[in-house]
Amino acid sequence: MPLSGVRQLDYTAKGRPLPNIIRPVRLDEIDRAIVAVLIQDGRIPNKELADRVGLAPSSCLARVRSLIENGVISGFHAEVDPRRIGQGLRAILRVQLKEHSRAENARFAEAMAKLPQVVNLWLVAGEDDYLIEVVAETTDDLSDFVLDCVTSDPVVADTYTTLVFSRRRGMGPMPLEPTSATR
Amino acid sequence: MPLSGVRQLDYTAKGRPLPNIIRPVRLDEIDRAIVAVLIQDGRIPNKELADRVGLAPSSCLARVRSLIENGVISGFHAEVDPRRIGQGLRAILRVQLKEHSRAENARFAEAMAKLPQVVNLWLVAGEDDYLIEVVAETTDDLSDFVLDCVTSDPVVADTYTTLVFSRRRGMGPMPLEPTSATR
DNA sequence: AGTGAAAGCTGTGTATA
DNA sequence: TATACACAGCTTTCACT
Repeated sequence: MPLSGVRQLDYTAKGRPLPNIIRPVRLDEIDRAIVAVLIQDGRIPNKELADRVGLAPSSCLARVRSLIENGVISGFHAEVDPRRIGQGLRAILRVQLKEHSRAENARFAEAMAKLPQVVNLWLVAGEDDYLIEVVAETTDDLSDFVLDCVTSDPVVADTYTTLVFSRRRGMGPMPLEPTSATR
Repeated sequence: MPLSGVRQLDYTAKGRPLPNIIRPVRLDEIDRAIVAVLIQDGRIPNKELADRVGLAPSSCLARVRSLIENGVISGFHAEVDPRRIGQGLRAILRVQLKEHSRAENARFAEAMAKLPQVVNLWLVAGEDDYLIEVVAETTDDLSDFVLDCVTSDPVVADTYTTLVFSRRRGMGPMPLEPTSATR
């Protein structure tokens, strides 16, 4: 039995049956408030979090743990400002592969995700196969990265580099209020 | 005087003078180890972090605080799995604006960053102006988001939506070893 | 800058409603 | 499930090196 308002669901808020791998959990108003706070400040002390959402510390802690166990919160991470560590350039690479087998995709994605310059990696629909967000110190370093780490991979057909002027975090993915259908 | 190995620098690791806004700080080996751990687990207890990097808890705490004060670590955030909150679709929008004044850019970026579906937002060079990473529950919701929240903005000239099949975090931005020139 | 010990506080588990 | 209470353990401070 769950320790909090988090509940496993078999159907989406819109009534569709779900693929059996990922099942959404039902979040009540307090769970959503907890998540919203932790997205912004992942290191807030449990006591203060409890005050903000109007719960006793022990109840709040039980909910946070439940959210983690249910996979709603998949982790906590420090955000590093790349400019402060001398990596003032950011870019998004579009990458097209020559071969689209599952094995080659997995190998390529794994190799990219291990590189210290790679911030995010998306496998996408459309004419490109991957989008890769990277940081670098200089344009020379960026060029070296693309040539040595990406283009040099035999599975890569083509790459296109887009320079990023600035980046912001959004609010999402923020849990939205469930639709009336589920209530 | 600094409490740790973190030092303000006036020049990059390659000897170039820096713009006066963002100055990299010098990180020693222990600082880099701390950052690497906190990128992966932002909620690790200070005692365990100290053990991992081979420092006493008090020294470790002083370094973490120094890294935060120097802006190397800009924040700690919970990562939410959108699939677990019923938002199983992810997409990247390319947005072109009609007008490129600083004021219109600021207004548009601010409005987008406040939306609960928006995960990341990049102002980029090239033919597109913005890339926006968003989550949604259904293709209808995604369509509604694009039409109601993006295209409806008078400054938006055109949008193009790319569906994301999967996404991974990379290791970066991980502080790299300084080049020999700075040692 | 780092260490170690002391003090205060937070996180955590149990009992209760 | 929420709360209250109690204990263990962590965070934090400070004097010293």
